Amino acid sequence: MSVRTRVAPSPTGDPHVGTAYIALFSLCMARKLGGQFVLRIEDTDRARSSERSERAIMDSLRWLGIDWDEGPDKGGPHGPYRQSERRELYVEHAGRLVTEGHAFRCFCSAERLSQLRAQQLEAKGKVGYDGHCLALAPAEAEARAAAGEPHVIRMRVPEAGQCAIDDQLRGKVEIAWDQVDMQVLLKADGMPTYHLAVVVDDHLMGITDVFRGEEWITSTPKHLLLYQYFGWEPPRYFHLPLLRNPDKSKLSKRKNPTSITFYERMGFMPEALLNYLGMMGWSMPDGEEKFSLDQMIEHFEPARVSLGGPVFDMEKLSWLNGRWIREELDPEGFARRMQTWALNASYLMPIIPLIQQRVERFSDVVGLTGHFLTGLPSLSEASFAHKKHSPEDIKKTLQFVVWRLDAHDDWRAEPLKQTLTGLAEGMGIGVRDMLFPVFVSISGQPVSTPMYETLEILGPDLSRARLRHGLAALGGVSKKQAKRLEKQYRELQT
RNA sequence: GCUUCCGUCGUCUAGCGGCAAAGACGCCGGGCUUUCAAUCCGGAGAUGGGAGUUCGAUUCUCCCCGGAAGCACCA
Repeated sequence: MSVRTRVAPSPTGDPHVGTAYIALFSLCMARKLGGQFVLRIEDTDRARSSERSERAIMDSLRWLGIDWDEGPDKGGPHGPYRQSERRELYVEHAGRLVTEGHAFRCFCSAERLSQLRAQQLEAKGKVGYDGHCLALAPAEAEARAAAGEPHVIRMRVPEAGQCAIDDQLRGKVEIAWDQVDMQVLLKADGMPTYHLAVVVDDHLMGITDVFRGEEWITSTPKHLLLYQYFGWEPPRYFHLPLLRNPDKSKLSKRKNPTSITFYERMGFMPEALLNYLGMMGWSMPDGEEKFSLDQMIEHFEPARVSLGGPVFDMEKLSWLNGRWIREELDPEGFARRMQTWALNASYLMPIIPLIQQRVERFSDVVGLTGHFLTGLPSLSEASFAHKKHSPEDIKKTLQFVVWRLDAHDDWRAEPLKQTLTGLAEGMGIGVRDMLFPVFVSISGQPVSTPMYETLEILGPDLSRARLRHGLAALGGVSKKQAKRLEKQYRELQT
């Protein structure tokens, strides 16, 4: 049977570099062995999934040059490729497990469950479902379900013994069954959880090789067990190391730009970003660091994957990008790339209304719009000098803005305005004063284009990166300071 | 807390029982250049610790330590 791989992002935010990372390795595996690569959208979390995000993910992957053989946009023989459209499949399969005795209906309330969890945490024991509804007679459970009582379906799990996972990169990994929870498979809203959906879809879509982050390794027993219950052959698993922040924690937007669109906006070439992701945990046999997707495919071997979690280093990415720009672009190509990057109508149009009123000559434009075309403005402590406020106050304000915006998802002007004016109100200061360090951090100057619209155009990651950069220019916030400020911040929340 | 994974210069990697542990980013010094880059030359910098297997361990085994991840009706 030919090799089939897939990437299965969930459309719950900005397109993540981790998604591209997994996609890259999956794609290389499939292409190397002449198989297919599938894109599947895991949108079973109705509250968090959005169409906008799904589009952004597909656009970003394509921008990077990652193309799929089957997917929601191009169809294929195993569709639909969007989990929300496969609902009946999951219901049907979950039902089958119930009738065969591999799963059971659970009527426990959310309150009981969270209480249980709290108790278990306090007792410092194992945390997990206690099997309360296991005692229910099947007939009674069916009757209650038929009567419309809300419930979930959970899988049964062996009480003793070990589950052996044959990880293709790590070898045999053993996990005791008593460490595995009686996972919910079908939620009360009738949607599957990841664990059910991933198994059903991977099997039905003929996926033979699964690349995913190592965060999944401890839940693999659940998946293997489901394959066994269904009588299916499981795929080969390759658990890749996690991309890391400089402090070694899992790459996160709080600490690092994670959105592919950020790197696009910063002016990285897609080839260079993809190249860089390829050298995270993988290397060419000859040690060459600059390589194209085709070259990576040609030489790809899972055995060359290294397992230490690689720290995402933007400086090295920048160096690599420089090489791509210098070595692969002739002057015409360079000009074209500049155009597709930002010097085009679709990027410029939303900016025009923000500057037209403020311009007397076209030559004024550069000074007014520089911050739409730059990465991080050059800042010093002096940039934040203010006639009324002390540097300490400025720093505090900026930190509060950063925290508030970290928790803010809808990056359109109006919601941003609401959030920030709300913050100013809570802090008891004027919006103008609150925005001062924001203007400086974002544009490098105390005055520039209207802030909320500017933030929207810049996007969340670049905005956050600049605000953090501003904070750093102010001398940074020490642990001690952060603790004190955090307390004040929490007090104004209420 | 429990479980699992991981552990080579600050960072990304090479090594796959046997050459003074190699390359790259970054850093430092120098050459070239009107300047800045690019480029060239040079330098500092690592096998987490301890046992064991072996003639010989970065490499194999065990223990410790450290880091990370998972423990949801999120994926």
